[in-house]
Amino acid sequence: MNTLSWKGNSVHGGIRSVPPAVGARLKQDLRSAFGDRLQHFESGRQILLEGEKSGLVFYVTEGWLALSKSLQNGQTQIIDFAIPGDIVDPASADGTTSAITVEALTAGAALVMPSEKWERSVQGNSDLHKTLHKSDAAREARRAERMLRLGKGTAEMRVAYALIEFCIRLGSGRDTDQPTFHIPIVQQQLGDFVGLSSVHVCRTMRRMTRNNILEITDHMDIKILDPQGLAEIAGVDLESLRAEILPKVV
Amino acid sequence: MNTLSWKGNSVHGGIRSVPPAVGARLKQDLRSAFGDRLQHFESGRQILLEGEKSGLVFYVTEGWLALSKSLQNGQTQIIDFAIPGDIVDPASADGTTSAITVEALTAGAALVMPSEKWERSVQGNSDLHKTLHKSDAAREARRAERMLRLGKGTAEMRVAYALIEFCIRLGSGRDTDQPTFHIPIVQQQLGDFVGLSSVHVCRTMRRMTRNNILEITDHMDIKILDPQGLAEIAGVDLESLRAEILPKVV
DNA sequence: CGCTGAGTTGAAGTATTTCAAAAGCTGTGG
DNA sequence: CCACAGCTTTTGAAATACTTCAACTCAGCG
Repeated sequence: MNTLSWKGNSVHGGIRSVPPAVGARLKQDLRSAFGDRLQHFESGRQILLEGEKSGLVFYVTEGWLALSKSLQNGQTQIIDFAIPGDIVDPASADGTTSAITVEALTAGAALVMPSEKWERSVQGNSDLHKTLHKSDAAREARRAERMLRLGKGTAEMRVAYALIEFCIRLGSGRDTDQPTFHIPIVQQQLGDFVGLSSVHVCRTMRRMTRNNILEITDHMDIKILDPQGLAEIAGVDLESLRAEILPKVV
Repeated sequence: MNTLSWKGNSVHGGIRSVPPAVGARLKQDLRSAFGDRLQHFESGRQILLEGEKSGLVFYVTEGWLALSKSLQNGQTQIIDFAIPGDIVDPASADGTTSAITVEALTAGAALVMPSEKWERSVQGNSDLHKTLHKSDAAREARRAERMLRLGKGTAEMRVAYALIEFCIRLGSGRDTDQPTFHIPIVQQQLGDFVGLSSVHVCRTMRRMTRNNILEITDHMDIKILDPQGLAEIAGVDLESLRAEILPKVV
């Protein structure tokens, strides 16, 4: 069995994820556009399989989803994570077949809607349309940043970038200079995200903790001790990256 | 200088690319939506730089574009290619800063439009909106396939997949069982696309030609001698992949 | 004819994987 | 409360895939 789930990640103590990456008014727009077909899911639940017919669109209100694809040999690549505020439209070019597997990493919930109805809503609501466009752009931008590092970056750079991306998307550390957040995944899954074996993820992160760049406790409770150092390893400028991958709150 | 261009690729003899990946009626829709601000470009021209402000959207009518990103050390990753019929919206989450560098690989032309006007057109035209949605889904799907292989695939698999993707997008070989097409890039650029050094791209492709899977002549005139074999190396099913990454012609 | 850029090949170096084993945590049942 | 099972993390050692460096060939072009 090649599931992405991990047992102890339902409600995790310590650091909690800060809410949506999208603005509050938008959130209202989206909620009303979606109606209120709220689907709850428990941790580890496979919501959709690569290649499966579906025709549904999801608006995540709570919890984390992993969007992944696998090779025949079972190797899995996590294409992206969806967190509260994100829209997941798994359709491929034919409009109904899912291009990806969607799995819940934590318990949570999502508003669900047939993609046709969703498209009509977007078409009919100019604000919603603009919002969606920005959130699409943000998603593309962060995936492009990751592709760059997947193709040309070292292990250190990939892990550092991934952590910074999490930090920015979760909205952590705008107040403090040592951001702190939790990600509900194990090293194996982080490896599936950045294209490394879990062993190498471990070594890479240990090196960073030994160099006082990170502090990792419990299970992936992360404190970035040296954001500037981490950004250098990742090869990013924190402020520009934030503008690039974080949809502006309207 | 770290340009993507290659000298001899303006108008290439031999095999020619078959036109758009998108339907004919759609093409009309798009052309009229865009108006007729047609911009020509010569091979090698940098059309847009990563991080630059722009706020423009492009509809490619002729020629190839490379969309890329670079690390500080100069290493470049090609995120995608744009071919006739493709829409390029380089904006990142802030709406105006370009997330990518856009460079012309051949001479060609594109219809250009301010993104705001473009958004309004889409908003006001339901057919166009649907079309765009499918073409977005196709783009996402093919990038996800590539990310999977970038993260978890071998060199052989990455190269094989890239070639199959080109073949499908160019619409080659629907009639014959040994598809034939030309790609206007050198091995270095193919390496920047699949995350390998040019040397390793060379070795990998030579192995494939020696095994009678491919035949490569001139400069990247490619004939797939054994599509089934190539598909196995790439780890794809040709028909499903076509449905996944090729927007259906309406 | 000599130059330039692309492709090819070999040899050495390196980053990362794989294999294997042990240590740490968490929850469970006796 | 302890022992045990199951999973994650950690570490070492060997194997491997890919890169880098360097040299050479080849084709097109002034």
